[in-house]
Amino acid sequence: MQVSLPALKAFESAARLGSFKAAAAELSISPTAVSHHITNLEQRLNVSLFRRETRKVILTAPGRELAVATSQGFQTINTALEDISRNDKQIKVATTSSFAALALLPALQRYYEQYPHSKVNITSGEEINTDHFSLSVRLGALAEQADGDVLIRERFNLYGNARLTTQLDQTSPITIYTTRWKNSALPEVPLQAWLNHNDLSYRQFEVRYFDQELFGIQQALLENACVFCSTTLTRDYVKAGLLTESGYPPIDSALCYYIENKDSLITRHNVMFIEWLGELLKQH
Amino acid sequence: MQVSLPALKAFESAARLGSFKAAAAELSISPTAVSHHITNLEQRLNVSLFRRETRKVILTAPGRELAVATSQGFQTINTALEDISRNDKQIKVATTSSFAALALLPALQRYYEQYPHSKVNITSGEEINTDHFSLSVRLGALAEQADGDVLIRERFNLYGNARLTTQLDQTSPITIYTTRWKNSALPEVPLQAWLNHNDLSYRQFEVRYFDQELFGIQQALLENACVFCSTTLTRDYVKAGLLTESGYPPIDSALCYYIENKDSLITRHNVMFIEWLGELLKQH
DNA sequence: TTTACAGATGAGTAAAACTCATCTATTTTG
DNA sequence: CAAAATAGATGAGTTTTACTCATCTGTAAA
Repeated sequence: MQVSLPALKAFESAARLGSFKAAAAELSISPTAVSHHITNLEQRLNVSLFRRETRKVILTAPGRELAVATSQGFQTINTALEDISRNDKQIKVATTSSFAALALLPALQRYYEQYPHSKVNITSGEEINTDHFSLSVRLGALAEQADGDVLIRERFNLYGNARLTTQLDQTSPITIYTTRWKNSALPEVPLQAWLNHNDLSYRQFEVRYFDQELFGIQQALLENACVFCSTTLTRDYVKAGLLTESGYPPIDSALCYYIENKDSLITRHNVMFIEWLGELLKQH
Repeated sequence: MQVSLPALKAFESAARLGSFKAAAAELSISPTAVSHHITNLEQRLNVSLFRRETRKVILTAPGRELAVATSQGFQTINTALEDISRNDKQIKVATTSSFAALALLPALQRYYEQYPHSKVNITSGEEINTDHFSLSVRLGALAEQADGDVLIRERFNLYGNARLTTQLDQTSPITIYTTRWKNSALPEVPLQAWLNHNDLSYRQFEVRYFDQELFGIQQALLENACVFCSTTLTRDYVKAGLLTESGYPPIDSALCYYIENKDSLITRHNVMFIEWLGELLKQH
């Protein structure tokens, strides 16, 4: 069926509006072009699609049939195009509560300063994202991720307020908050390794667990207690003087933040955002 | 959303076939053209639609979304185009049993001689036709039809075999078959007027009724009786010597054959057929 | 290693889509 | 009732788009 699609579009518009002139206006072309298109269609299909009356055109029976189909067909396509376009205009990020609250949201102000016309929509929560257009920033096993997807390898250290962290060698037990993931497939927080590395012992501490890093960090702030957690998440608090990093060096973990579905989402805005995020996390 | 429709078509094909090369073959264009189209689409939409891997392309998430929509949309349009095309290739005529059996079907052989590549499909019956593409040849009130739709005004006369029609003035009653329409809105067969006009009286005849002219004509043939009916329907039988027209002149009726939905069905084949039908019926 | 293959890229060409000027047949208006 | 206005048709000429060809790249199979 060799009919030209622009001709079908012209027909669809003319059929819907009941006028070649109106269709021409809608399509930003001349009424002559519409007339040519429809004549062309009629010749190729070998049917008259409109009955011409003075100052108006009326669909014939085959015309009506085709009008219904083109109208529906182009509508379907157009809806998808608009959906893609709409989703492209705003950046959607799905991530964990901890990363959102402690890394992403506090930095977002700077992103808007750099790209004032962007709209970023951040969703946190563990539920798997079904939206085709969301970037998923997730915490996972470093070994399982493709190199290109990894944003940053996670390092851990002990944090507290100034007074507490200088008293680590005290005899009285100190409370340490840390994280035990709900998802057991995830590599553990390297508290044991960190203690071993620094010749420390569990016995000096009372270790308490949350299933999200955010909670431990907040609890430590509230109680002036310690928290063993990611350097990424504490950076802003350390800068603000609310937390102090222990005198011991941080330890590498088997964890990383990565972008789950990177290559399915290459829009210009997403690429920009991913780049910015990479830069943000590298600033150590 | 200013994307080119040929580009969308190329995308649809490539998405469905999973290959630019295959899409190119399907569309009878070069693979280069497909590549250009898709690059163009991706730039305008600002999303990557395919992930390129060696020797194959894989849809991204937005690509999949668009593919579903384009596939469905073009399918809808294409189905309608094919339907129109298919219906255009054959001429469909819906008419009464009488007209089909006595006028149309016997003459069809000559139509095929004139237009050997035509396919004519004739449906008879009283049920109203729902097919958008059928020509309806119907018997109706002359006064109610637009001039352009009328094929022929119906005239009536008495028919029988040679012996019977010469004996009309006999004293013994003669049987006359004629028609009383099921549809009471239709003007009556002008038997009374014909009798009056020729100074004849009902008393000379035994009048019997069928609801279709065809039945009366066939009964007259079988019984060597008379039938008062349309000149259009008897023409072939008269020519063949099976029926003889009475010595009295035919009478005009308020009936006509007309084409019900003429201007909704202007395909080239239909136009040809309508013209031929007009000529056929004019030959008196 | 060579060959083959799918697609990318850029420049030039062929083919549409489109516009303009002109014309027709109404319909509206002064 | 004539003049103007309107929607569309038509044909010639122009612009834009779609397309091809030649060339190139990266990868997989021979």
